[in-house]
Amino acid sequence: MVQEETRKGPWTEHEDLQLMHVVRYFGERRWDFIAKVSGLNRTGKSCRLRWVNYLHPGLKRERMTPQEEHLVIELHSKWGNRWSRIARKLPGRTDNEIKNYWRTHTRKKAQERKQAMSPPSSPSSFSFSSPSSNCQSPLPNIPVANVVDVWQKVETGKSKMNCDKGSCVSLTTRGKEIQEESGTGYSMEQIWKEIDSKSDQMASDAVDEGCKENGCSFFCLSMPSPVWDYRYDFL
DNA sequence: AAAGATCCCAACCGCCAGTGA
DNA sequence: GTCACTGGCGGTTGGGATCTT
Repeated sequence: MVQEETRKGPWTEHEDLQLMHVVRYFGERRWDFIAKVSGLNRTGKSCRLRWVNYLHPGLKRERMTPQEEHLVIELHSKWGNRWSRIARKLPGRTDNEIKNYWRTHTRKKAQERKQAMSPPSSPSSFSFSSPSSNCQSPLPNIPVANVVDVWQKVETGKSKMNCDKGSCVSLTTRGKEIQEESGTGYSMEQIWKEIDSKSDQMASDAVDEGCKENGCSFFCLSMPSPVWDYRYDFL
């Protein structure tokens, strides 16, 4: 099979819509699979990054508040460059965003320190610009044949989906981290219990919503509930 | 108004850990 | 045990936007 060269660089609006549509059906997992199904000719990594840093509906678009800035500084002094860890404490902010913020922040600080050697300078101030684009409702414009083809491979075990409990790894490791971070003793048993109840509910919601909107039984019947979504809920 | 400097952010890269075969 | 694959993370960079001179 002749493979087109993988696309790189800035995402187009069309690509965004396509990715949003696919992620909506398949959940935020198996990025390699999502990349194939979507027909975007991007890597799974690239898709994940785009989703996590830009398309995720929970993202905040406005500039950082002074409270958030303060929290970043505080957590960084505690944890260092553990950006993803810091980001989890700031709902709606991504590790990339915080990383970028910190770079600017430290650079400014360094400059100020430099200036402080000579004439006195004013306290640090920050400026931000926020991207103007926003999430829009996805269009079902992915070639069905594409999806069916990949999905058949999945079903026949060539590329098995890992949606069962045992393989929701990030969820379990996240649980451990929560324990570490908060010291609340949130046991894995508790976490799984909540996941179970939550995922049951989400499964029925997803089926209802998906079928209503698209009149499609293929996705609705084939897909397990996106339990990993819950990960964001208990952050 | 234009040119240069600086800022900011999206996206890529390389590495590593977890998982399944 | 080990090997290949996948996803997550932190570091880095290219380039557009904004500011300054």
